[in-house]
Amino acid sequence: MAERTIAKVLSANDSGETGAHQAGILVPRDERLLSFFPRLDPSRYNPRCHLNFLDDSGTFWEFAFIYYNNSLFDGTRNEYRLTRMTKYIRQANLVAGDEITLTRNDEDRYHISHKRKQLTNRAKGGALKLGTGWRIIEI
DNA sequence: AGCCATGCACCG
DNA sequence: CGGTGCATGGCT
Repeated sequence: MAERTIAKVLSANDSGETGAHQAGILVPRDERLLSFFPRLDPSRYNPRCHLNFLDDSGTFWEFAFIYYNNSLFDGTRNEYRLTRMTKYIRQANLVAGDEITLTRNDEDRYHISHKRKQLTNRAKGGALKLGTGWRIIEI
């Protein structure tokens, strides 16, 4: 299998600028994105797995990929999240608009890096329209 | 659907 | 006891 890369532009909540302490970014239920991550069993309640990401400086960061799926049981939640990223985001000094890039090797090794915000997506009124932020670099 | 927000458990 | 992450509610 070829190497795969996905990327997400961080929202204010993702970077922690909103004061949130949920420390997790949302992963849309898109097959291209979900297939990047390990498969989580939908028949389980809030299944998760932890992933070790290597950054450009050779440091390992353990993130958690969680499927909050209580809507399949007794609740209303149905979304995937990548959590436990606060330390990485801090050491990299990331803010909303910056982009993180996630890569997976043939050997299921994960790598993370980041780019500074690009100035191209400013909407009128000064508000920043970020959309979902996710994109797929390579399949 | 995606982002914002938060009470509480846990842990240093 | 303050910071962190979980789980989930709320708002747009």
